[in-house]
Order: sequence, then structure tokens, then C-alpha cells
Amino acid sequence: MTVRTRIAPSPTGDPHVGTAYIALFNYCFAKQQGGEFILRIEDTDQARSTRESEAQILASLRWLGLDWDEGPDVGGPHGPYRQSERAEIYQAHVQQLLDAGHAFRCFCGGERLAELRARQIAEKSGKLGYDGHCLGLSEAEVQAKLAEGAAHVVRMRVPTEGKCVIQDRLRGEILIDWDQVDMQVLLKSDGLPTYHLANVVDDHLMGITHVMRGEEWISSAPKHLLLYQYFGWAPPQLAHLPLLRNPDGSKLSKRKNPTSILYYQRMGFLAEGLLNYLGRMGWSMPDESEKFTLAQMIEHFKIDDISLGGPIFDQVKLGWLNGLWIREALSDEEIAARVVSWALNAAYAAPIIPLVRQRIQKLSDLGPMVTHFFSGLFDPKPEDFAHKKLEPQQVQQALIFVQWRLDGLPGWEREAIEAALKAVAQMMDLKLRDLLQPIFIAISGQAVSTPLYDTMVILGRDLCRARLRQASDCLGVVGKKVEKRWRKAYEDAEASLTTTP
RNA sequence: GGAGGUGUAGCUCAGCGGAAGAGCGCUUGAUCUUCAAUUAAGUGGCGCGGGUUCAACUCCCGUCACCUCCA
Repeated sequence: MTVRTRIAPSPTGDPHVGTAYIALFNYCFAKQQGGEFILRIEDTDQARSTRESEAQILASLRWLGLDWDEGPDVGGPHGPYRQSERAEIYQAHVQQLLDAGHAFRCFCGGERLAELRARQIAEKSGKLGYDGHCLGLSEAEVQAKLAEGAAHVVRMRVPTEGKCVIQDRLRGEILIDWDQVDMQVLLKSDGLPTYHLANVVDDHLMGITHVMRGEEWISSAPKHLLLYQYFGWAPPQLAHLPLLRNPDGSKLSKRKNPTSILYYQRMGFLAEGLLNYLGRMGWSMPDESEKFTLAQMIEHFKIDDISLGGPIFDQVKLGWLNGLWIREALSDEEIAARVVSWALNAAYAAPIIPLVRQRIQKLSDLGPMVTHFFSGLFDPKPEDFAHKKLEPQQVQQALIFVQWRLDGLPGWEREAIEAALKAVAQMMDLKLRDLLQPIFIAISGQAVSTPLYDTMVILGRDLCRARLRQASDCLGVVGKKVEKRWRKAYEDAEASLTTTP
């Protein structure tokens, strides 16, 4: 049997290094076994999925050199490869489960479910989740409700006792009590599937033989296994990889560590270096060598050698490794070519020019004016943020409020950034120019620079976030109590914003 | 609250029943106009408490910490 693995990202934001990490291991395993690697887009969350995000994810994975044999852009015999285009397939499968009595229609409204949850929490029974209320409906009752056109979802039946045995390739047997497993919604009221249903159906129909995914999915594995059983399908082999971590050990998150592949591109990391580093997360070469190519990793990779401790995504070591690639793997000509494709090209420079043309007399004036477009992080000092009107604490608060507000933006467009900053000025009752002054310095590294909003768009979200964080960090540690107070003030101010437009 | 997972140097990873290893980081020396790079050396560890064993980082039990999911 041909090994087939997949990566199944949700197109709901910037391409994530965690996606690339999981993709890399799936890719290596498949290629080493002479198998195939498939890319599938999990866009069942219609509200948050965008085509831009999907395009960025595809481009980022390609940039890293992780190419797929089948996918939404290249097609393949098991398409379509976008879940939003497979709705009928899921509906047909759900019908199959309904007919067999493995699933049931549930008419419970949000109100009843909220009440149920409140009661369960109050009872502290340790058992949360759907209580099986609609399981008791007779066929006639169901038909009557359907005839009225009552909104409903389809849930899966779950055994009430016993244990589910999960065979994990890396962890051996994992036992989970069935009473820990919720009667998962399979089909939402809008007729679209949930992740769990779509994932199982697609993995089967696409012939996926090995599912390597993040360990956050361990607890939902029983549902998946049960679905395979209901459908009468052989489940794929499961392997749950450890999650990438922040330096503090928590799950990698953009608040604490840049997570976007676009950030690492903008910082000027080499695809080879980043990919190599991701390959060192939870795994190492038999001879412990640090630097290796994708081809070398495929050659030596052994799935069972993956270690299960959560690897910390360490910027310092990534930097060292990337430096090794620049120094040892590339000729001067090649480095020059990389620099050009990185940023010294018309595509990157074009949007910068309108920002500087009024401010230069000769081309050489450009250098100091645009350094922030060709730099990574600065080393800001508290005195850089000395403010005519504001106390250092206020400046720090402003920097943090801006980070919070920007993190709430769904996209990263000029108008949205501008509106966010204006909103913060209003929230803090500051003049826009007083608010913007420290933001300027944080983003551009200097007081005199290119227009802020356009600059932020060009630099990208994660780099801006990282620079703002550096700035607020350099002004001192914010205590837990102060942060809590600020958070409260922020939320109150934000709430009053929306009521007084 | 419940369930699951993980715990080897500051970090990433080896070792997995018989005298603790590598790379990064950090410190110091060499090289060098400076820095970087390079090079040499140093630094430092088996979460804890029981048990099994002649012998345990390695096996078993408990405990603690951290992480994830239910949310």
C-alpha cells in the first residue's frame, strides 16, 4: 500500500510555522516511504476562511520546498481538495450515519445548551457536554419538527461506558473513557460539516494512510476512530507530534513569539535554514548533525525517533543555524541573489518609493530613511521613548493598547490599521499625534521616518507586533496587577467605543 | 473540575540496566585594525520519593511541575 500523508491547514490567517512543522514531518515520512503528500484546505469555518490566507499558505509551503502531489491548485484524483467544495459528500455520509442509527438529529437551541452547561458546571460533576436530550425523540417527532423546518444539527452517538483504545505510533496505547467524549456535532445547522466529520471522511476518501498531527488532537481521536468504525473503514495510523512551544513552554502563540512564516521571510531567514530548524523540533539526525537538507532529512528520518517533549522554538538557535546556511551553503553570488529576491527588488521597493519621494534630494538620502524596511528588530532604549506630554508608564500603556487593538484586527490593511490607532487614541483620550509618536519610534526605530500606516502594511503584521513588543518591553516589566488593570481599562474603553460611534 | 500527554545541562536533541554525550548559549584564550566569522578550552544535567536489581537516567509505583484538550 502506498503511504499517503497530508497537511490540512485552515486558511484563517497568516501561514503558521506550526503548519510548516507538521507538514515537514508528514512530507518526509511520505517521501521516504516512496509515498505521496497531499494538501487539503480545511475551510469549513466559512466566516474566518479567506482565499488570501489560502494563497499565502500555499506560497509559504512552496517557498520552504514542501511541495504536494495533490492539492487544490494542482488537482488530483481525489478532489476537490477544498472542504467548502465537498458539502454534498459530507451530507451523503451523514445521511448514511443517520440511516444506520449512528447519528441523530438534535433540535436543541442555544438557550437550552447554555442552561445545560451552566448546570453541569454548577454540579461540578466533571462531566460536560451534550446530555443526549434529542436521542429520546421518536421518529414521528423528528419528522414533525423537520416538517416545520426547525433548525437542527446532526450529532454522533457515543458509547456511554467503556474505554476507547487509541493506537498511537509514537505513544503506544492511549486509553480514554467514552464518557469523556462528547456527542459531537457532525453537521452544523447550515448544512456544513464540522472539522471532525470532514476530517475523517476526507482522510478516508483521499486514501490517507498515516495521520501525523499535533498532540492537541489526542483527546478528539476517540471521535475520529468511532467515525471510522461507524463507516466501516480502516482508520489510518495515528501519530501525535509534540506542539511547538514559546520560550516559556506554552503552546507557540503570536503574542509571545512570531509565528507567521511571512515574518521569517521578512526577517531574511533562508527557506533552507527555517526548514532545517523545524526539522530539529522533536527530531535529530542519527549522527546528531545540526545542519541538513530536506533530502538528507528524508533519507535518515525515522518516525519512531521523534521525541515527545514539547520543543521550544528558539529564535537564537534559529538565527545561528540560518547563519550557518548563509556562510557555508551559499556562494557570494548566491547570497547576492538571495538579497535581491528578499528585498532589493522592484516588487518590494515600489510601494516604499511613494513614501520617500518628497523627502529626498538625491538617491543617497534614501539609505537612512528606509533602513527600517530592510532591518529586523531594533534595540530600543527607554530614552528613545521620552515624550513631551506623556509619562513613561502612559507611553508603555499606549504601546500595549495598540498591540491589543491591532491583534484584534482580522486583516492587515491600511484603513484598518489607521482606524485601530485612532480608536486607541480615543480610548486613552489622547491626541492622535501624541499616541503616534512612540508608535512611530517603535515601528521605524527613529522619530523621523516614513508615514506610519503605509510602513506598517509593508512591514507586515508579525514584524510590527515584534517591534511594538520590544518597545513596550524595554520600558520595563508590567506587573500582573498592572496588566490586569490595564486589560480592564482597555476592555471598558473598547466597549464604550462601540456604543458611541 | 475532568481526561490525556510530557519531564536528560539555560535551549534543542542523543543515550535507555553496567563509570552522563553533541550543538547552541554563556565565560576565557588564539586569530584580527575593530566587529563578525573561524579555532581551542571552560561552564553546566538525568523533576522528587519509593520499589525491582549485584547494578537504574534507563523498568515498576507514587508524587510534583509543565503542556494540551473538554472550553
